[in-house]
Amino acid sequence: MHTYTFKKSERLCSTIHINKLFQKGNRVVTQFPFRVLWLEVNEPLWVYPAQVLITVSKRNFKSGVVRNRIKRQIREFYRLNKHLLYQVLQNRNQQIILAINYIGKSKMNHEELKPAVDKLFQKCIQQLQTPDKL
RNA sequence: CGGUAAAAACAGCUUGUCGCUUCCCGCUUGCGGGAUGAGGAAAGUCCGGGCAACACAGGGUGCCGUACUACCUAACGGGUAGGAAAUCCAAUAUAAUGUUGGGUUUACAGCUAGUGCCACAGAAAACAAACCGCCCCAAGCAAUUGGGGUAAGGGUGAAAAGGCGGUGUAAGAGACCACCGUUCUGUUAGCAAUAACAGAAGCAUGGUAAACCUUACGGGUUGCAAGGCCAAAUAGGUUACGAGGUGUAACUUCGGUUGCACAAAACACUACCCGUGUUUUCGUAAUGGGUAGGCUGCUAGAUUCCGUUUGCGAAAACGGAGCCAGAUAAAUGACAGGUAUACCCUGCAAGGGGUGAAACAGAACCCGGCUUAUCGUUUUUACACUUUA
RNA sequence: GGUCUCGUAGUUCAAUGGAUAGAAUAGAUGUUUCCUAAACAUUUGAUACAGGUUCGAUUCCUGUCGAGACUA
Repeated sequence: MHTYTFKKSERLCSTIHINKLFQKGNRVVTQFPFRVLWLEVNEPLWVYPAQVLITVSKRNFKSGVVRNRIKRQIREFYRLNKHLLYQVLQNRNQQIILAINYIGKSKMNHEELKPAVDKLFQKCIQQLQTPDKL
């Protein structure tokens, strides 16, 4: 049975890690309307093997209410699907930090987003299993 | 019945599954159980206050803000009531201005304290002046020319020196008169703004203070990223105590000692001047800044709801009941179903079927206002119109 | 979160409250050239939005909207 919790230790809050992610992170997975940037880190003491950051651009959505709603939707999808990612990471003994960026230009329903999310996680897991060529 | 305007209230409810924030309880210490969780504007940050730190001898000048009156309030540039003005509608009267009733709006102190500005046009844009005119006198056959009076009419302009009618006159003119307007004085009413009445002044008192300014009143500065605490390492820092700078003269054991005179700079009150206070350099002792992180400030309050009383009202007093967010890369959600309203289709109607929250929008120290955004629903008041009796 | 500043042609800047809102550059058209560039001539194009004060507003006042700066 998978756990569907989403605690604070699963969220990316450290300023140092965020700066590192956006300066050095070069592993990108794109599946419309999402774009995922991730970076491998060496933090073996973490309880969970990943920390996540969700962003929605202010340029595309001026209203703060709409931005918050999209972020909550994404967080819900991540919460329900993260066990797929955790299995792979725990098998390989890796820790990563990742940023999920919403690059769509308009609001979307739950049903419209669902196939995109499924594909996104498949792509992510594929890229995780292929070794870093750089 | 519908329409317009203003004001007020609401702006979903509910079931299940999985999550998030804070608090409480339990233990197997990261899980289980329970409670709790966003608005009328949380927004803009436009005003005002609480709270906090620093500063709190004083005087003058300056700066900023406000501006009919009374009241409400912790306070306000907010609100309530009243007055005045402007404008619209209706009725009514007139030569014209008006009067009465109702609606809406008003940054409504003072250009009669002083200074400035009023383009173009126009004779003249403010201690007056005269282009076309009007009238008188003189010259001339006449056209016209010269001198004087005048400001009614024309013309210019956004604005032309009270309005209209009469008397008067060579023509005219508040030169004089009636009515209206304006200003001043007095009486009465009113807490007051002001109003009514009476009298006086012929009125050179054009407009502009959202031009400088004057008058009256108010304003210490900075904002919770304020401020306080914790903690490993190390120096410029901070605090306390002690000595003290420059010039000159005398004495001298040439190390200094004594007398006299004088500061300068920086900082604070403070934007400037006066004034006041502190510091400057050295030694000793104590303490330990900032950065990154955590804790605190942090939510019980000019509090919410109900009732009674007082007041035209804003509001106040009293009594009862209640506790109601506290995040920090920032919780308050997602999915599935039901449903009042609303919307769409159909129907003469009753009804039937479908969609099924969809407006503006998300607390960040806390309150009182203002402003702006807003799908709709309900209530009240006012106005005009239509229909029926 | 808090404190401030600024909005004028496509762009960079002007304009004391006075009317056709100016200059450079960019764009368009023409002349010149075998063609282009340069040069010359002509022309298009703007006061962020909404109210108010004033005879008259880019300018003064108020409110919105947008952009930017500072602050740990």
